[in-house]
This record gives sequence, C-alpha cells and structure tokens, in this order.
Amino acid sequence: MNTQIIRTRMAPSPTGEYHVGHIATLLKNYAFAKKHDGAFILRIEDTDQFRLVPGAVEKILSVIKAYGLDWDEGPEKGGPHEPYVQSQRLSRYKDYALKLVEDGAAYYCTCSPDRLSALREQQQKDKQPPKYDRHCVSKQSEIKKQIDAGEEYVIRLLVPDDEPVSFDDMIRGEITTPSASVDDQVLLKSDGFPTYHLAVVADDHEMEITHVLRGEEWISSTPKHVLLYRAFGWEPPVYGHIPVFLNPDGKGKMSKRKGTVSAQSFLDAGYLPEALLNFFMILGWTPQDQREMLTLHEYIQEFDPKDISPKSVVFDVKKLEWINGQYIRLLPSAELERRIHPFLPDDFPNDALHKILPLVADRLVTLRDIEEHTTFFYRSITIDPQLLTKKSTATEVTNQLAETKDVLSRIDDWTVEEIERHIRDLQEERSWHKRQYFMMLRVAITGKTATPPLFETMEVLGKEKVLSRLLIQSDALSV
RNA sequence: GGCCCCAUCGUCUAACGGUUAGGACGCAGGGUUUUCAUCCCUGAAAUCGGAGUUCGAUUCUCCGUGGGGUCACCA
Repeated sequence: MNTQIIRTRMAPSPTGEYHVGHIATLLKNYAFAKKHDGAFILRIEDTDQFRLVPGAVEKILSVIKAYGLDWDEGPEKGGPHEPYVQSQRLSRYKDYALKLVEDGAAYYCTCSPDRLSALREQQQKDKQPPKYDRHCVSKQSEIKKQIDAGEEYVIRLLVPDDEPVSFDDMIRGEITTPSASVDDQVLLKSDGFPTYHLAVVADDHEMEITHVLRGEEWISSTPKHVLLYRAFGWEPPVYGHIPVFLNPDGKGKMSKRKGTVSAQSFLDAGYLPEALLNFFMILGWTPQDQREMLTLHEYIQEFDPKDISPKSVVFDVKKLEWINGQYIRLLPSAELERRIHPFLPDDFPNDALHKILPLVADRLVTLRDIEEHTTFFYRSITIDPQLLTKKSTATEVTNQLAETKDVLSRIDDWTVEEIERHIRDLQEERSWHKRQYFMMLRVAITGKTATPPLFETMEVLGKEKVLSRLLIQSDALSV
C-alpha cells in the first residue's frame, strides 16, 4: 500500500571518536532501510570548522566498515545527491537562509558574542530560561546597511511567539512543545557556515530522507527542525528518537569519564563486531520470540523501530561479555584462528596456534584474553612452591614429581592417550590422592591452578618441556 | 530552574484489561569434570506511590515521586 521508498541516513560529525551509541543508531537506520529495500545514506556533517579533527572522517568510515556495516550513498560511494560532505555544500545553505529572511521567517542579527553571553548570564541570575532577546528584530533595515558595509552577522530563525509545535515520533507518539520555549536558533553563522539545524534540514530534504532515527538527545531540538520545514514549505521526515545509553552504574548518559565509549576501542578490546551488533540489537528491543542471538540478516527481517522501548538503557558489559563468548564459541576454528591473530602476543608460537586455540577457546570472553590463558605454553613459568605442597608434604611431592618424570620419559609416542594412560596407571598404582596429584602436576607444569585439560596441555607443550619443568620443580622443592 | 522524555527482578525485556507476572544476563546452589571454563539443572529476585475508570488494572486517565535529556555562532 505504501510505495514510498525508504531512505534513512546517519550523519556523523568528524569532531572526535566515533561512539558505540553512534554505531547502535547507525545499525537501526541501516536495518530499517534494508528491511524496506530502501537506501541508507552516510553524510559527513563538518560544519563546525572549530572542532574539526583532521583524519576523523577516515576513522569513522573505517570503524563503520569494521563493524560489518556499509552505506549505499555517501563518501567513497557517491550517489545522486553528491556531495555527501556538508563543507562541500556551503553555497546552498546561505541561499536557503537568505530565502527565509526574504520570507520573513528569519532575520539578521549582529549581536556580539559578548553581548549574548552577558545576556545569558543575566537571565540565569534572574532565573529566566536563557534565550535570545530579539534585540535585532526591530532594527532589520538598519542592520542591513551595516551588513552591506561589511559588518559580520548571523541569521536567526524567527520562532512563533506562542503556538504548539508537534511531531509524531515513531517510538514515543506525539510530542508537543510550546514554541515559547524554543530559542531563535542561529541558522547561518558569521563565518558563512550553517549551523547543524539548518544543514540537517536542508540536506535531509534534498537527499529525500524519509525517516530519521537519531539519539534521544535530539528531541528538544526537533521543534526547531519542524519549524524550519514549515518555513520552507517542505514535508518533514518521520522521526524516531532512540533512547540513550546510560553508564553501567545507571547514572547519566554514557560518557568517556565513566569508561570506554569509542566504537573502535571495543573492537580493540577483543569483542567481535557481530557480537557488538547483536548486543546493540537487543538493547531496548526484542524479536517476537524473545531470542537474544540474531544475525544481521534476521535483525533486518524482524526489526521495526516502533517496537523500540522508549526507556534509556544501561550499557550492561556483562551481557556483552556473554554474547561475545557465545559468538566466539560459534566460530569455526579456522575462522577463530584468523580473527584472533591480531591479538596474539609477539612471542606466541604461531605454528602451534591450531593446537593451542582449541584448548582455550571455551575460556575466552574476548579475543584479547588469549594471552593470559596461554603464556605458560611459550614463556618460562614461575611457581610459588607452597602451591605445590598445598595438599601434601614436600617429600611426597618430590617423590611424585620424580616418579612421574620417570614414567613420562619412557613414552615414545607423545600423545594425549599415552600420557593419560601412563599417568593414570601411576596414580592408581601408588594410590595417590587424585585431586592433590593432578593439581600438583598442573601447577608444576603450568604454574597456574586454572588451565586447560592437563593431558592435552602436556601434549601440546611437548615431552621435553614437560620433563624439564617436572625436574625444575622437584629441584626447587628439595633445596 | 524552563521545556521535553521515561518508569516490570540488580540489568535488558515479555505479558488482546483476567497469567502461580515469563525469559535472558548477572548472582546463589547443584550436576558433568583432574582444575578453570564450557554445557545442563535448580533457586532467590520486579510491576515507584496515591487517586480514579472498570466486575477486574503491570496494562487506561490524572496527580505526585524518581530518573534521564536539553537549554551555544557544538553536533
């Protein structure tokens, strides 16, 4: 029935690190467009020349791709609405602003930053909401002359005095704001650049964006955008404001101060991109059948922005860790080997990876955990002698080590089966306490109390290394 | 403070106005096991408060309370 082509967008600003919340929002825009065979557009909003960070655009593009997402139109791809970088679209914004002035929907303002901040200060002192006082509105013809003489100016939106401004939010229903609480937003800055508000509206319109899923923090500026659409006589997109991520302590918007927020850092920490995406999918949304593991494809099929919970959500790292573990265990071994490669320490024996990895795969929460679980395979170990004799005496342990070494040294075929047979026979023959003996051996050979299965570990470690470690521990005890 | 948004276990959520309020993570206990982990089983754990509407409110309405967002020539 609705034949409209869905077009969504994400509009990152190259002012710093790309946040996990941005990826989560991007994912929803992406999925919604894909579900309806529409287009997902990426647009760079670099209208703040002051906060521009060199190289940030490249980083943003690369992290989006690293998460396994992509865009149909935008930087590197082009499209029917080129360019997709706002700093390359400058001339149109000024024309739009001028048009609004002409239509009486906006006005020139030459108030100095000093005057504005003094005004704000005074308003705050008087417990008044900070708002532009329209000092320039009544002197437009005078100001026009000053501008012609070269004076700097901005263009402000003339917000109606008092009428309700409302829009229908996909997630929250109708939201209405009294226009009296909306400030006369600057649309065109004195450097000739548009502000965000003018730029998004103009670009979303030109790029024929039909649906805007964006962070909840934008709700309060949406009335400005609605007013702009009205002033231009354009049809606004359908908005959906997505709840923000809260800090793990549940207090306040997720922030750098309280932990990691950058999208790249989670990848660097050894989380799989598909696990992160899955986590973002189910944070504030569930499929009909309540399952919590979904592929991107399934998500695209089942996702509907209307079903997003309007409640802010705590970024629960424990849940993320669980999902990550699930995904690691789902990975075919060859694929896991490939993925874990960047996380291997320099001294890791690459040729033994295919033997070591299966022993620790079930123990990995993140890919980065590989190092802490495997060091005893390729680094020398240090042991607390107390650990060896914890459930026995030095004499008995020395004896156990010597006999074990003896038995193992006679094995020609160094396989799990052979090792296990010899050691179990010895243990039974001598009636050694099982737990004590196996734990002692584990500590002697790995230096740790928690390791992969003992016999497998010994096989991978190799006969020579095992024997020498048994010898070293035995020597250490006898002195 | 103004404006706006939100409210079910600790966390994320499910429940045509009628359920012993369900699931998942986490937590506790147990099983498998030579340790840890994986895996399996069991358990504790929630409808913010008050008025309405209704035969009946987690669900609808209002008022509180609490939390969050936002108030730039930043996005």
